[in-house]
Amino acid sequence: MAEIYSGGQLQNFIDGYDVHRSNWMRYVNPARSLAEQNLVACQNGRDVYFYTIRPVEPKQELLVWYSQEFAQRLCGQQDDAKHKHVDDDQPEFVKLRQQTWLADRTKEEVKEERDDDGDEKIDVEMLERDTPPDTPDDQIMDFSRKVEKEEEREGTIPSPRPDLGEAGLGLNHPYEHHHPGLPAHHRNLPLHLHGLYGHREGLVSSYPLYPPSRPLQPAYQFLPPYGPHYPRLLLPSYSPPFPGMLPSRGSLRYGSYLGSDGLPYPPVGPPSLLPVSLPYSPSAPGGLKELTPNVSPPRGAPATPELSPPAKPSESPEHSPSGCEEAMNLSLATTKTGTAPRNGPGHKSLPYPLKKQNGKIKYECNICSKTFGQLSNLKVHLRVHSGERPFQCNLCKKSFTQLAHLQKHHLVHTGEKPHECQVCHKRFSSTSNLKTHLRLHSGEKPYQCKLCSTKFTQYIHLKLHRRLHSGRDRPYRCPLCAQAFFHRFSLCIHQRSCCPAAAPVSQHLKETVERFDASQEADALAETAAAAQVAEAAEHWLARTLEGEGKEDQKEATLLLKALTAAVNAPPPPPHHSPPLAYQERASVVHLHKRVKTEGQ
DNA sequence: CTGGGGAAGGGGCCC
DNA sequence: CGGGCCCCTTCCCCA
Repeated sequence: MAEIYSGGQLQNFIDGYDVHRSNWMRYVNPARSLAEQNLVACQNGRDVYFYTIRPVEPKQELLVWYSQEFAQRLCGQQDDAKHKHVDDDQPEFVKLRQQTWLADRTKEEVKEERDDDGDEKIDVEMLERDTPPDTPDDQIMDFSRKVEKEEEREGTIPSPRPDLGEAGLGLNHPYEHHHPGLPAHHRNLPLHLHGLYGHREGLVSSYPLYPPSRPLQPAYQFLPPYGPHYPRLLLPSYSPPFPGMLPSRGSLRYGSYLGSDGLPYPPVGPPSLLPVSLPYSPSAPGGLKELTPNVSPPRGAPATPELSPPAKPSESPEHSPSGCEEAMNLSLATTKTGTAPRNGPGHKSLPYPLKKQNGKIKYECNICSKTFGQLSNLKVHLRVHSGERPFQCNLCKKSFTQLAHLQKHHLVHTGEKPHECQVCHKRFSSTSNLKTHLRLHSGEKPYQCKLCSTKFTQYIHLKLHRRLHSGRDRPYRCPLCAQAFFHRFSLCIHQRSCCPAAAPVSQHLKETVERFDASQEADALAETAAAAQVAEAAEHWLARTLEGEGKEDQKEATLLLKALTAAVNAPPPPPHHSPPLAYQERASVVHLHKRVKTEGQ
């Protein structure tokens, strides 16, 4: 059970006891070591989320531990008083205690701490969960002891940031307590958390979004340092790095990704804490504002600024001289420690690997390997991976990756439609939509169904139409490639000539057979038609459909006829999982009805 | 259910 | 580097 506190008051709790009213998250056990951990728990608004930090294989148990932010706030609770001047600014404050830690402490201690909670704090407390039978409570208890023993063996409590030591962790910086380095009070951490954060990789692995074999060096490199002007009130209390992958409430539609406060993800502070006005930059007369970057953190990057703070002047000399540099090249900082793999699989020394294609330098995205001719294009592209959306609409708080998108979006609010159709004088907000509209006047229908030749003005309409040709009504399925056909002889042709599972085939020929299968000529044939009749029907169909087509199509037609000839001498293969005859007839009737309707139009 | 039209968002290229 | 523009895609609604 997770209890969620706000202002020292229990707001609500998430109870996973009842299997009928809880979801899969109730079965997730705590990780006993960093090595086996594959989930991180975090809080978004007043909900608790898990996200993966490494690929989870089938049958692999989901094992969770808490995000560093949680733990940091957790261990920082005893310093809450000292940090009060900072915490007062926080719209939300999260602390999390775990049962394994509580086991070593008295309930009175816990109660005192809870009483010490300041206003506007939310506690998430894991209590007495209904641990599945395969993970008895005593095993959880062993967890902390085990880590303790491991650390005793190591002799020291490892520092997560040996390069930092405890320098720069004073209290005079407004963001100090957000530093990812373990604060001075880190020794108050539960021992198993020492294990977690003592692991050098732990600094990254609390938030890595890619397997270690593919180190991320993404958008943080572009992030400017946080400055005193940083709009703290816009900081999310926590932003999971996969905005689009947030568990939804109810449906998976866009609207369900709204935060608990009803605002689009990423969550921002309570509306009352937002600046009354978010003035758009003067350069954007439309009233557009660019957020200070990293309001939504890059994927794989710390989710909140407190986890990727600026380096401070007081930091040790070997550290980056500026916060900018630290933010800009985390991979370098990692390498410096000497504990991270320097040249692990997928490691690339350059932030932007350069490639030469046709004599031109290309910048390659180290996440998806897409290349770009201009570095700036790559930088914009990287927002796709990082989730960074620096341009926020001040009216609806929706944010965008590009200013142009925000500008276009702003027309939604103003109602402005700058693009006019010269034919009917209807107006549109975007050129794209006008262009689509113009097809109505020109009669252009660029999207054609390959099976029935129906044309559409919009791609989505073709896509929807294709469902009509889906295999659900096709009783004859190829056992090798699972392609389905309306007609038995079409399956014969397919198996003899163009089954991709049997041999590499021409895509065009494959489609030609599909089209023939869906043709009125094929429909007119009896399923038991002789091969010669099938060949004749195909010839008729080819003559009709390929009229005026190029040589390539004629070539394919010849191939199809050859395939038909080959099918003449081959015993027709039995349909895979052939349905009962009644079903076949019904499907055929339905199919024919549809086709007659379509082709009659 | 299907086709059709519009609204809006997102990615990328070019200047 | 930023802005403009284009293309593509998806969603929504209606007939």
